[in-house]
Amino acid sequence: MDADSELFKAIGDATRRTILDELIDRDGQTLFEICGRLAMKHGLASTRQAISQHLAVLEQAGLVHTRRQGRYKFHHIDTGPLRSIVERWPIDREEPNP
Amino acid sequence: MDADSELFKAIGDATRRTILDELIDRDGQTLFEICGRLAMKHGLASTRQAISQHLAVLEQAGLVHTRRQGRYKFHHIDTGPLRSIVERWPIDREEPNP
DNA sequence: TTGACAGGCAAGTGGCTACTTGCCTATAAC
DNA sequence: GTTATAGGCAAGTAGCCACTTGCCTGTCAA
Repeated sequence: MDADSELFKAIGDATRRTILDELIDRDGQTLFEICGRLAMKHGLASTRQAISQHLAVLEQAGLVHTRRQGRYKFHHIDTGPLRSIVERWPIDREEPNP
Repeated sequence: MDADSELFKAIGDATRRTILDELIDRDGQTLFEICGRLAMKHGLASTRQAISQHLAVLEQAGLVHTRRQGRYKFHHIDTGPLRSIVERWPIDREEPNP
């Protein structure tokens, strides 16, 4: 599977997008932290395994990097891969007040 | 279905992404033109109906606008909706040669 | 009017994927 | 060592979605 497909598949799911939002808000969370915050702030009652699989997809796409430390695994967001989107289809600059 | 889901679903399919590429290359094509060019340049042997449905999804997401003229329907790309992606998850600027 | 051309509508099908369930490994506290 | 915590692996299931098939509508040229 090519990198493009991985990327677009990753951001194609609403739960994964919310996970990215969470990591933007607070980078370097563990799986359990993410589960808790998704449930609290977003009303998402997903199981731990579901979130874990989502994180694996995000990592596969390069949007999330992980760092192990003891029994904890911290997740860090990397928005770099998103650059390929705007490079592929350049965004028409709006001219607000010319 | 909210606008976000429409957008990400639209760009989540490889054929639809190729259609956007085609419209970047040559804007304002008809359905038959797009079918032909997808087959020629990209080796995609999709039926007309399949492409038509893809265009409907792209239009629903606001990525494509259509303009009728007689029995022709021209398709125009609009990359504006993509802006919401980089606004939602700001892209870390790489510092090439500081 | 008749035929060809451009496009639309709708039902059916197969494959992919998100989610669950159950069990397992590893680290740390007691 | 024992227990709790953080996370992983793998099989099964259900729902969604891309694609096909068949037929229909509207436009233009002869």
